[in-house]
Amino acid sequence: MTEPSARPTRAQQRLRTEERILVAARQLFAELGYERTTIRAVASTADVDAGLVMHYFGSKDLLFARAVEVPADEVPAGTAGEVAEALLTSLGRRLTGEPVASLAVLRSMLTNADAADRYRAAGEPQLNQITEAIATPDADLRASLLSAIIHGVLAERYLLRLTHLADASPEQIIDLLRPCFQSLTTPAPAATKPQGA
Amino acid sequence: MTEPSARPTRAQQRLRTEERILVAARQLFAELGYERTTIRAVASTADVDAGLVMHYFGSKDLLFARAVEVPADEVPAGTAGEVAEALLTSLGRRLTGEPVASLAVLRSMLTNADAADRYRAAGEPQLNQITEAIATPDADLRASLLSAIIHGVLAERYLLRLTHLADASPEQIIDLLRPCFQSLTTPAPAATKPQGA
DNA sequence: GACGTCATTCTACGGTCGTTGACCGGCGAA
DNA sequence: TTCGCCGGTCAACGACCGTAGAATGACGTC
Repeated sequence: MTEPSARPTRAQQRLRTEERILVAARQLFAELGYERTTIRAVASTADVDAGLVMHYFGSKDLLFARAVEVPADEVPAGTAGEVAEALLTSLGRRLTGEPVASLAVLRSMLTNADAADRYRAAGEPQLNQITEAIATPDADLRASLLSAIIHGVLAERYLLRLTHLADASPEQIIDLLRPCFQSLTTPAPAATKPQGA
Repeated sequence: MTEPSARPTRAQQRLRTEERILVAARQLFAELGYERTTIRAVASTADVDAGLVMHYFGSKDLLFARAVEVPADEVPAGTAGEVAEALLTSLGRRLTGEPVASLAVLRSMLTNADAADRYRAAGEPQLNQITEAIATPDADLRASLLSAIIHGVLAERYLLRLTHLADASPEQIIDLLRPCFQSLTTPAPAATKPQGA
């Protein structure tokens, strides 16, 4: 019957400290990217010694790996139109409050191979599901374009903070993007004359 | 009448060396980003001493500034539809062979404040022109979304090299993107019921 | 032919980083 | 009470970085 608010056990204390370090790491990786984030700065933010970070996580790479673990957003399968709407809903959620761990990956993926791999790995299952929903030869490309659009918007809103994108409401953005997503998930439509290949 | 192929004068030699350094710097900045590119590596790639790079360019920041100077792509004004097509043409050109200097900025903008500013500055005049062409209250946001899409695609194609995007032909990509650009540049259309606000 | 200029190299300094290993002190089991 | 485990700190090492400044040697000018 250990009281929850009493002095924590040693194991609890360790977990608590680990979590503090992870929170600090996530924040700094998201703000500065992998390279410019130093273990010393993470330790200082978490109010511990740098050696302790090493002791618990082994290396900067492993710390990054632990810090950016995040459950992938499920995109349920369905018709093309349903997939488009599901993607928009998912995007709306991410535009409301993108998890800082994802931002850390997004910020670091252009300069850190590990972050790039994570980015790929995180997007792959969703890409496959989108690809299945759009049953055309160029489905892969369409899915990749959707991914590029989503991440381009997130990067400019949260990382670059381009004012028009950072200030806009999620609804406004997804409303403007809806026709894009619909055209990209709709196999055969026609804007102008398509060419066979 | 100095023969072009004869031994170069001292001034010519200097310019030639500077250019070699700039080429090496552009390549490394584009490949590794600002942080991971070292002056020593640039010097080594250009077959000179690191001190010479400092002597000519003053600092790593100034070297970066000189290396990524690139003339902005003009986007002529016109009707919304014309702007959309002009943007697609511009994108097609960049999908055929994006200049390495732009890639250096793109790669570094998430981790380097200077690169981020350059990115903003390079996009601003085009954003303004697009905004003018789309005369709606949300024109800023539409222009920003177009920018986000373009750069998202370029980043995934050239920097992350996501296979489907890296292998696709420019024509294929811009054909798929055309409806997107048209819907974003067309003020009032309707995909689903819009809501007043 | 002498001399100053300048492209270029060499050496080194100060700082920071990731990482290591010794060390300390309190908690919990025996 | 004793003692070992373990959360946590401290000091230091080796590598690498940006940068500075002296040294060198060839070129162009007088």
